Amino acid sequence: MPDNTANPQTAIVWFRQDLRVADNPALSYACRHFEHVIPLYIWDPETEGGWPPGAASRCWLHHSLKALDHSLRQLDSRLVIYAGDSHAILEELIRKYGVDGVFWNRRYEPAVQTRDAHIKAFLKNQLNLECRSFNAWLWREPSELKTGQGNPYRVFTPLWKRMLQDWRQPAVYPIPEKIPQKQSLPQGKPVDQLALLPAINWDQSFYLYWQPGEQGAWSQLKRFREGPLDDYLDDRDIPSVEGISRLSPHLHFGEISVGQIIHTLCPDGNPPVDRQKTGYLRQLAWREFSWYLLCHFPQLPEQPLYSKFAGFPWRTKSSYRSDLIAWQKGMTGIPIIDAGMRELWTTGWMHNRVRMLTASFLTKNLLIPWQEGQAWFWDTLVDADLANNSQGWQWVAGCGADAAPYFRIFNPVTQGERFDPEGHYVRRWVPELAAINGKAIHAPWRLRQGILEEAGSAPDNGYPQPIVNLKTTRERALSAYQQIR
DNA sequence: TTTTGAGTTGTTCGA
DNA sequence: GTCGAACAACTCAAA
Repeated sequence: MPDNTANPQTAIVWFRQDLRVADNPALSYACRHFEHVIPLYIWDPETEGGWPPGAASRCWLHHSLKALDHSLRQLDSRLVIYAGDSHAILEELIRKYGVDGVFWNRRYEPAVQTRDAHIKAFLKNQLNLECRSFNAWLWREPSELKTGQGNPYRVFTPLWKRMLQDWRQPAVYPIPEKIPQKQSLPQGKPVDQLALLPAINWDQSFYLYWQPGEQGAWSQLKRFREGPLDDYLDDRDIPSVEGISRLSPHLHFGEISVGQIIHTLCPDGNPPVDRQKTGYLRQLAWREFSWYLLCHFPQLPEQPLYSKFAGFPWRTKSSYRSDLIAWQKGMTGIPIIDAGMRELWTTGWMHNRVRMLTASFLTKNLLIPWQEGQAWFWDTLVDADLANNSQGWQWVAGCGADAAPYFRIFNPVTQGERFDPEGHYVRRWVPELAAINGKAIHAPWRLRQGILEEAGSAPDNGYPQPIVNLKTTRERALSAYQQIR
C-alpha cells in the first residue's frame, strides 16, 4: 500500500452560500489537490451577525441542502451537516479527521467576513493548515473598483459604465469528475434535524412556483434565455407577464453563480451588443452595486446611508401598528399593493415593480420606517438577500445611494394602470375584485356601488376600503421630507 | 480647485 | 388623450 493511502491528504470544503457543484472554485481546488474531501455545511446563524435567515429563506435552504446532497451523491460523496458554532465544529473535525486543508467561497456580509477572517487566521497560524477562500459570489471584487478620486462609487451608472468598459468575464469551473474519498465521512446529521421547515406546512404553495437547487436554477435560466430575454426591456416591468429571470433565490443561495449566467449569455467572452442582454446584465450589476455598497458601507442594513435621514419624522410604532399589519396581510384596500403583498405571502417572492410600489406605499403613504418593511421582506422572501434588500429599501425611502428625489412618490393607481393595464395581476391575487373588468380594478372605490354589485363584487365581500387617502398622504410625505432638507 | 454634466424605475397640472 | 413643464435642489464623478 502506498503511504498516502495510510495517511491521505484530507480537505474540508465548507459550503455556505454556494450550494452548487458546478463553478465552485473551493470544491474544484480541493478535488484537484487532495485525496480525501469532506463536503461540509454548518448551520450557524448565531455567529453571522444580526440577520439570521428568515422563515421563507429557511424553507428554501432546507430543499437546497437536500438538492446539494443529491448532487454530491452522484459524485460518490455526500453532504456532511452540522449545527452550531462554525469555529468549534471546524476545529473538532480537523482534529478528529486529520484535516490538512480547509477551503470555502467567500461571503460578503460584514459580520460574516469578520468571523471568517478570524477562523482563517486561526486555521493558518494556530493549526498550520492550508486555508484558502475564493470569490464565487460577485462579478467583481468590491475593493477593485473605485472612482478616479479613489473613493467608493455611490452612484450606479458610473460603476456600471466602468464595468462595461473594463469588461471582465468571470472564470467558470466545471463540475469535478469525482469527489475523492479515501475513508468514511463524518456522520453529521440529517437535514431534517436542522428544523428549517415550519411546523405548519404554510410553505407548500412555494413549490408550485419554485424548484430550489442547482437543477432548478438551470431550468429557470434556460426558460429565460429561450423566451423572455428577447423582450426583456419591454416585459420586465409587467408583473402579470413572465418577463424576468426569476433567478434571485437561486443566486442568493449560490445554486447558480453570476459568472455562470454571464458565461451562458455571453459565451464569446465579450460584452453583449444585444440591447436586451445588456439590459439584463445591468440588473445583475445592480446586485453587484448592492453588495459593493454593503462592503464599503457596512451600516447599510441598519442606518440610512445619508445620515440626515436619521431625523426623518416617521410615525411612531403605536400609531402605525395596525397599518403595518394591513400592509403585511395585503388588506390596505389599494389593489396593486394588496396583490403584491399576497403574492409575497403565497409564493415567497414579489415582482420587482411591485416591490417598489409596496415599499413606496409603506414608507411614503403610510410613513412607516423602511426598516419595518425591510424586516418583513427579510422574513417572507425566499430570495431575501442582505445587500439587495437593504439597498432596495433605502433607495425607495430616499435615504440610499442614487435614491429617488423626495418628490418621486409612486401613485399605486397610476402605476397599476400603466404596468397592469388589463388588471390581470390584481385579479390573480385579489380574488375579491376579480369581477371588475379592465383597469378600473385599480381603484374600486371610484366605482359606484351599483356597478360593483352588478359586477358581482359586493361592497361587503371582505375587501376593505383604502386605509389611507393617496392624495393627502402624498402631501404628508412631501412635507415630512421638507423637514429634513 | 473649480466647473460641469448627470443622476433606474414619477406625479401632477394645465394647455 | 397627450404633451411639456414644474417639482427643489443636491451629490457624485470626471474633466
